[in-house]
Amino acid sequence: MDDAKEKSTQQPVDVQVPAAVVSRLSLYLRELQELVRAGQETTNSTQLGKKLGFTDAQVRKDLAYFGQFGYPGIGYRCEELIPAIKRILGTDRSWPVAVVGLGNLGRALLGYRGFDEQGFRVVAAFDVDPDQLQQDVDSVETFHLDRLSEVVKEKAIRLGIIAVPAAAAQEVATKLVDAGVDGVLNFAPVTLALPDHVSRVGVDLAIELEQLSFAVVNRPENP
Amino acid sequence: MDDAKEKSTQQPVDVQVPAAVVSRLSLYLRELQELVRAGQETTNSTQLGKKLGFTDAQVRKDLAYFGQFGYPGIGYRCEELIPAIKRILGTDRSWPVAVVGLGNLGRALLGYRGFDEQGFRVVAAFDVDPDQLQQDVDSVETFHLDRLSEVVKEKAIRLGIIAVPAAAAQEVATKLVDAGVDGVLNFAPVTLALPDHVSRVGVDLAIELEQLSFAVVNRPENP
DNA sequence: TAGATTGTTAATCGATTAACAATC
DNA sequence: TAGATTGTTAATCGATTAACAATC
Repeated sequence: MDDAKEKSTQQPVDVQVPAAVVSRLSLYLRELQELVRAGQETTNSTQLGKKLGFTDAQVRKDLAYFGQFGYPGIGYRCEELIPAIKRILGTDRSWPVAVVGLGNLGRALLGYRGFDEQGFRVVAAFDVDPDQLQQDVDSVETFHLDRLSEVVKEKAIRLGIIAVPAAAAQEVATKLVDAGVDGVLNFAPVTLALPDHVSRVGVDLAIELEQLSFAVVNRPENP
Repeated sequence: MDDAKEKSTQQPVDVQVPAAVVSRLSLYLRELQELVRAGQETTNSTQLGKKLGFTDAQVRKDLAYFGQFGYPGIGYRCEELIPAIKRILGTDRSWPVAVVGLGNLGRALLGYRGFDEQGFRVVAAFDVDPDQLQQDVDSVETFHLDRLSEVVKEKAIRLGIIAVPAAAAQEVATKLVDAGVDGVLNFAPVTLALPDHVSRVGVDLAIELEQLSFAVVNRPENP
């Protein structure tokens, strides 16, 4: 407001940012990365909004929470906005991540290429079944759950992914938190009770399908 | 309003229900199912809200979109509310579902127990790689993508899950829609361009971790 | 009956959209 | 310069919360 030339505000934000804004930020990042792959150098709020189904005003407002990234008359330079959003999301670094649970889903996550591309490195996987711990999976080292705390500390892991059956999820979550993890991504279909200082994101695969089924059943015309 | 004794309003809703309400509905359902497993017969808006981090008023308001399910002075009877919510979500039936993509994630989805438990049956899986089509996977029949339309019709599939690489996702989505599918659950990290009448839910695993990383980095005290 | 808890209305809060001066 | 598009303020819209009469 004083120094209009100052671009981007770096690091954590003081005003409380709505979760909806943060999730759109990730979508903007994804689109920008695709635009770069398509060879586009600049974009603007109208184009970005159209691709994602948002208004241009919303795109500009969302970005304005974090600083000034655009150029009036031009739009946004992809190669500038991408690192800016990464910095905001905290993915301008590479986060070491632990996966707990070596069932089908856990194994799929160990092999998921998208994580590395976006700043996450699965560096350890845990299970309680010795049969699952015979060798590395997708070149990720595997450990017995008993060694969680030790390995989390050694590898400076701050994020944990829970891919165990529902019945085990709370116990695993508690162990992750006791081990010092700051955030958990939970794929088990249960609500975790955890201290407030731990960040949580939940993905319930069946719930995603339920949302789809509701949308299909409640479509304008067509019960 | 006239007939106060009339419980539940059955079938599709006339007023446009916010997406946030629908996703909370799924959470209520999940909690209710857990309460039943724990032997609890009734619950109330305060208990439900506390477990999920919502106010009691919100729980009541959400349910009130769809009818009257509770008993003043008592609360909600789990065994009554569960089927009521299922009817609203459209999961009072079993939906045949197709999974496209037999990579790690697709295979994990074929084996996912949670789907059946919530009213979804994966009845066909597709890929373009003949090596992946040698035999059934988790007792789900596999087909070449070329046979998508044929199989979708034959098995009356209305929901499709996209678990292919980003580069193939749009093409697969279009094929699903052409085959007559009404909704798609997309795990590929791309925004799909599809006709408006097709319902969409997107899950981007890297984005989920980004949301977590943002939360961790922007926690009150601790940059 | 007294106590508990609903469904619903009104009040508050927050998020989205529209509009436009600033500016590249 | 004229045209395009930003950042931001004000107006609108929608969702959440508080409060309470109705009622089990």
